[in-house]
Formats: sequence, C-alpha cells, structure tokens
Amino acid sequence: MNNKGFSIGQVAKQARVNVETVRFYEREGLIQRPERDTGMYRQYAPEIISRIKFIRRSKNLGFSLKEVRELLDLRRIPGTECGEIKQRFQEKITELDKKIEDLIRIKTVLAELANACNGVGSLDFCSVRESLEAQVDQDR
Amino acid sequence: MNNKGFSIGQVAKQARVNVETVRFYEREGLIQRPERDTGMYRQYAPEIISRIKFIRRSKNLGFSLKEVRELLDLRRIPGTECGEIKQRFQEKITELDKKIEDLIRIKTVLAELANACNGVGSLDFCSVRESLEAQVDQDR
DNA sequence: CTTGACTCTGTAGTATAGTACGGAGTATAT
DNA sequence: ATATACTCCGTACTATACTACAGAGTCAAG
Repeated sequence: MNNKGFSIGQVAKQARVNVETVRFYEREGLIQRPERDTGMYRQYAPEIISRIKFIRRSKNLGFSLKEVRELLDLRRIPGTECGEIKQRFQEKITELDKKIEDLIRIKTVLAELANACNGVGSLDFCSVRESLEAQVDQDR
Repeated sequence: MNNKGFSIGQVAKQARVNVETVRFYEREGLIQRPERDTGMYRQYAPEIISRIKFIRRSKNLGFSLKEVRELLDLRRIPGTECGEIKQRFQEKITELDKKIEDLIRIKTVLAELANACNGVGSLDFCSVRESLEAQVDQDR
C-alpha cells in the first residue's frame, strides 16, 4: 500500500455506509472508478465522502439512484450547451420545490393531528379526516 | 351491487394507483378493510382517496410504508395518553423539518452547479466539488 | 340470458437497492 | 513467518413495494 488516499474501508466508515455499498455505487456509475494502488486497492480522494453522503441524502428524500445519477451527471453531458444544462437544473430545482411543498403539507397534517388531541384518551377522528382531506386534489 | 360507495376501481382511478396497489395497501394495514356490498365487492368512503394520496406523497418523500403506517397509526395507540401522542407527533415533525433542510441543501447545490456554468461548454469541476463539500459533516 | 367489464382470492413475478459470502490476494503487527 | 485485518471480484441472497396473472364469481346492458 502506498497511502496517498483513503481506502474503501475508511471511506465507508466516514460516509456511514458499508464497503459493499461503495462498490455497488461504483458499479452503478454513481461514483467514479478510483485509482488503484500497487496492490490493486482502491484509493479515494476525500471528496468521495461528501458525494456518497449526497447520494444517501437524496435517496432518503425519495430520489431513486437513477435520479441521483441523472442529477450528478447533469454537469457533464457531452456537447451540451450551457443554457440547456441550466435549463435542466432549473427543472430539477422545480421538482425539489414541489417536494418541499409536499413535506410542509404533511407537516401541517401532523401538526393538526397533534392538536386534535386535546382531551384525555383517544383522538377525534373528524379532525384527522379533515387534515387528510385538505390534501385532496393536489394531484401528485 | 348496492352502490353506497366507491368501487375499488373508482378509488384506484381517482387516487392514480392501480387496483392491485389498493388491495396491497389493505393487506399491509395502511388502509382499513372496507365494508363489502352484497356481492362481496369492496365499498369505499371518499376519504380513502386522500388517504392513498397521502401514502403516495409520503413514499415519494422517502418514507417507507412501515413509516407511513406508524405515522397514520399515531392517533390511535390504545391506552396512550394525549401528551405522549403529541410527543410522538412532535418527533415526526422534527424529522420532517430535517428533511426539508436536506432538500433545501440539495437545492442549493443544484443552484450553485447551475451558476457554475457561465462560459460555453463544460462546467468548472471545482465549484461542483465545493458545492458537494459544503454538505460534509451534516451527518445524516 | 349472454356478453363484456369489473371484482374476488391467492400466488407468482419483477425492479430497486442493497447485503452477505466464498475464495483468493495483500498489508501490518508481533 | 504467521496471525489478523483488510481488500479483491463475482455471485447469490434479501427486503421492499409493487405488478401481473389465473381461475372464479358478479353486474349492467342489450
């Protein structure tokens, strides 16, 4: 080993995933194939850790790995004009705004449910229903 | 058929899922078993549609069906005090806030990436790296 | 009273996202 | 030099969340 970088084990530990997941992400094209040291061990630059965390965060927010890959690949579509790239980014940002809205909506439902519980014991089902119904016809 | 309610097909169509999914959610305890008509067909009250949409929205935001079930079951844990229920809701709301923060963070990354693209052609990788790195050590 | 659309139950199949494992090589500490 | 820990590759297994039948019953229209 000529240690000019992180080993896969170190990366996995710091990104709080396991080693197999790092290799899995590599196979799936979510992270680049790293350099290898003399003994064929993977050598990672520290940036990989934030990248893996980014992937995990995105996944945690309901993006599929395919979507995350698209997100990360936006910046280097060969032969694509800057304007077009910006356009695509804008679309993604709009998607994110929609998700944020949805989260706020769910939060509102929960807050209402929590408040509906005023007396002792069980909850008034009517208010639950109202909270849920307020969500109708948002469609998607 | 004695039509005092929606059929499973009508519900599925309105909630934009397919019929099998409605039955699947029933099996998984995410929606209640509905009344049956004379011919053993399921009869749904209109509220079911908003409930299914709520489930879908939550899923789209990275909650597992198990988590959604927990969310929906919060309001009727037998023998649980109101204060405790409220406490649990508060925990969930805190989780949601975290997700909202994460989304905003991802949005920031994308916005920065979009801006990094100023000239013509490919993007400056440094700014990409910076954007990603700004995310480090948020840990989860 | 039959045709076609819909529903029933149950089981099997699929896609996604990992996770585990076997057998072998590599590195380091004693 | 040898035990222990780490890594390699490839394949197999798992959980989650659907999705697709198969074979039978139900319903409404013509």
